[in-house]
Order: sequence, then C-alpha cells, then structure tokens
Amino acid sequence: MTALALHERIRTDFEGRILSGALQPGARIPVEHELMQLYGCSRMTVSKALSALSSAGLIERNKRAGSVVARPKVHSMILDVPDLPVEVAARGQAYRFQLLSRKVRPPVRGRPDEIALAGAGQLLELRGLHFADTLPLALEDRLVSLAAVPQMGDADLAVDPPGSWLLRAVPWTEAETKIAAVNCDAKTARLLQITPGAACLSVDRSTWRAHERITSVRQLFVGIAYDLVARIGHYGGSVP
Amino acid sequence: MTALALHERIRTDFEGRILSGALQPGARIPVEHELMQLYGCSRMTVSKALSALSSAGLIERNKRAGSVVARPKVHSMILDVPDLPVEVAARGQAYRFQLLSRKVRPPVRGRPDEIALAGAGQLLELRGLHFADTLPLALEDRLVSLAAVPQMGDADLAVDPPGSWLLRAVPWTEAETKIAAVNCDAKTARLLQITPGAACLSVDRSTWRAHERITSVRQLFVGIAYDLVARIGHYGGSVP
DNA sequence: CAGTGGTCTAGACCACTGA
DNA sequence: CAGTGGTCTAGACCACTGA
Repeated sequence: MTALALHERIRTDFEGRILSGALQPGARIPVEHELMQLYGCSRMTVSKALSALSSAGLIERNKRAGSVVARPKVHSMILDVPDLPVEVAARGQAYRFQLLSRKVRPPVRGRPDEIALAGAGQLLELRGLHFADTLPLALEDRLVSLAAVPQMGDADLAVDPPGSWLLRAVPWTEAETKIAAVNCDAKTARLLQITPGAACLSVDRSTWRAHERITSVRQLFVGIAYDLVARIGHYGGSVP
Repeated sequence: MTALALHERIRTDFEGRILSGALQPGARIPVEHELMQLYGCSRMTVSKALSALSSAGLIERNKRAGSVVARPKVHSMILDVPDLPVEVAARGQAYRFQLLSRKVRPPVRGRPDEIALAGAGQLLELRGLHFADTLPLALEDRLVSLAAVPQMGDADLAVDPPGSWLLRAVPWTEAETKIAAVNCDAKTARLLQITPGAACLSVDRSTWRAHERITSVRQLFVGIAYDLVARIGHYGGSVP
C-alpha cells in the first residue's frame, strides 16, 4: 500500500471526523489559510481536499462565511442494475434467452412515448424470456429505435439477449427506471410458469445516449426468484 | 448564467464528444501538453478537467500510455429513497403515521442480524402504518439499536415517523437496501386495507453510521399505490 | 529511457458576501 | 470593506511504464 497523497490525507482526516459524528452538521471547517498552516502545505493542496469533500456532499463551502459540515440531504443510493447473463452466471446457474417474437413496426398513433422513441424511423418490437437453468426468471418486452440503432435489425439475439447486445453496440449514458410490484395476469403466469396473481417485480427502463432515445423495456421478474439490491448510501448525494 | 471556468469548458468539451459518440470507447484523449497548447492554459487547469472526467468514469488515465475514453462498466444508477412525509406531501396528499406497537426487548438468540444490531444494548421494536390521506400506503416494521440511539427511547413519534426522526437525530452514512415483490398475507392485507395476495413492494433497509449499526426496517408498500424511481444512469459508475 | 500523469509550490487576481 | 473560496499560472520533482 502506498502512502496517501497529502491532499488525500487532509480529505480522509475530515471524512473520518464527519462520518464518525465528531464533527456534527453545521460545524465549521477551518478556513484554507488555517489548514495550510496545520498541514504545512500550499493553498492548492488544501483546496483540492476541500473540493473533494464538497463534491462528495460532506461539506458546504461558502464565500466569506467559510465551510461547514453539510446536513444530509436527499437519500439517494447507488442501485446496481445487473446484466442478467452475468448475474445468473454469478449464482451458478445457466443463463438462456428465448426470443418469443420480433417484428418491425411504426409507432402507434396516440402513444407519444413510442413516437418519441421512434424518431424518424421504425420500431423493433421484441418479446422474450430470460431463463436461469430451466426456470423462467423474467419476461421482457422491449422497443428499440431503429433510427438510433439501425444495425439491430440484423442482430443475432440467439447469442446475447437484447439488453446485453445493445449495451455493447450503443452504451447508454442516461436511464430512467421505475420499479413496482404487480400481480401477474394469466397469460404472463403461463409464460413464467408461476401461479396467476403471483407478485412480480416490474422494472421499466428507458435509456438514452446523449439525448437520443435508444430503447425502452419492461421486465417482469418472478417475485420469489429475484431481488434488486442497492449497495451504498451516499451521504449527501451530489449527483451531477 | 455565468461563463464557464476554463477547466469546466475543457471538461464539457470532452463530455459532449464522448456522450455523443463522436469519441468512442478506446479513443485517445490528447496528452496534457497538447491540451495546454490547444486551450492556451497551464497544466494544472488541464489536469483538473481530466481528473474530473476520470472520476466521472468517462476516461481512463494511464501513465506513459496516455488517456483513453473508458468503456462503460457497471450499470449502476442513482435511486432516490424518498422521505415518505415529503413524498406524500409532494403528491398533494396529507401524510400521517400511526404507531401500532412499540416495545423494548433484547435481541432474539439465533438471530445474528438482531444481535449485531443490538450491540451491547437493547432493541426498540416499532410497527406502524404510513397513510396518504386516509389510505394506508405502507406497513413498517423497524428495529432500532438503543445502544446507538439511546435518545430514541423517549422520542415522540406522533410528530415524525421513525425514519424521519432517525434521519434528523443520527444521519446514516451507509445503507443497504433490498427491493422485492411479495404477495401480502391476510394479516398485512387487513392492515393495509387491500386484498390478501395483492402485490406489495418490499423495501428492506439496514443503515449504518460509520460502521455502527443504527436500524433495520422493512416497509411493505401497497403495490398499486407506490413506485420507486431511479433517476440517472451513470456512465461508468465510479463509486467510492 | 523518455513520455506520461500525479502531486505540489508560491504566488496572483477575482467575485462574492456577510460584518 | 475585509475575508473567503474559485480559479489560474509557471514552474518543479517524482513514480510509473511501455517503447
């Protein structure tokens, strides 16, 4: 292990005191000139450490008034959105994707979301099942903008599921996800081989690549077989 | 709107080119000395811009080999974990918390999670209902470590629900959340005034304050009344 | 070994803002 | 108006690492 850089030492010093509660929200952080003397370093080094604390949401910097420990704000946390093949393999099960249907069609009039997704082109509509070993794990209904991803028209989805294929071809940069619990209907229950009415985790996601819509998908996970896990809670959530 | 600082202009220049796909993963970023000439600035300024891109996961910096556009990695996204009173109010409904039961007890032997939470002390066990207007929104079962939060023994939970109270008293710094879909049982259905078997969103959360366990809670949300929304997808997910 | 990024210095000018 | 943080310069030394 290498020695910490000086700016990292200053940062971790204050991180420790804030996270342990020794420095309570509202407590004053020494001004930059005091820290320069304390650590015997230049102002740039102090500034780098404080900027990092500020962008991590741990302190708030104010001109003239100095810096103080921030009050925690939004509860935001990092949610892992796993690649299904990877996740299933990590559980020691065999992953398989079965394509149920595939067609190219124009957006439906009166569905502004489909029209926005299609742009000037057509939509690729895909439906398929994700399996873990021999049991269905999720039913996926997906629309892809062929204007944004023309090469998907020829993609071989026997190898990769559409999500993995798209990630490699056109990595998304923004996404919006809605997570809900629903009772599955009779038709879905047959496909997923579960009891009608069983609870399913519904994950709706739309993805963009720099303001261009790429795809929107709904995945219905078998409730008893699947959980989403959020890893880490951020303190102050300074999301760009 | 103020003019961008020079280091922000350099950063946003490359951000735009990377997110638009003009610079593909693997593409080379000019070395710092080239950027100094391009933008007519000092090396510190260039370095600040590239460091920001690197910590955002957009580029990877390598000694001798220079910097390249990063390949997208983990799908991680920021999930908002709302404060229920705030969220309900934002929907224009009246929020109310009804405490159903409250008792102090030792951890159950054979439940390592309870023993770890209790530490050297007792546990405060709370059960209550969150209402939006007159309809139940969620059933909450919570355990609080009285060793970590002794003052909670005297808290007035008629005003604030336990989650909001705890956030103000001992802001958490780390959390682990599991999200699942479950069919609710008969007793829960009565409390939530829904049909037995209706799908509920189960949110399990344990929170820490700098390695000390604070509380663990399970909230069961009425499926048809509640969604979780994740806001933004990060490109490369550089989580500390 | 030569080029790269990581770190740091000792200054400077400035905008902002609370006393 | 005086103190604060934001930004920037023109240098420097260093560790690392691929040619």
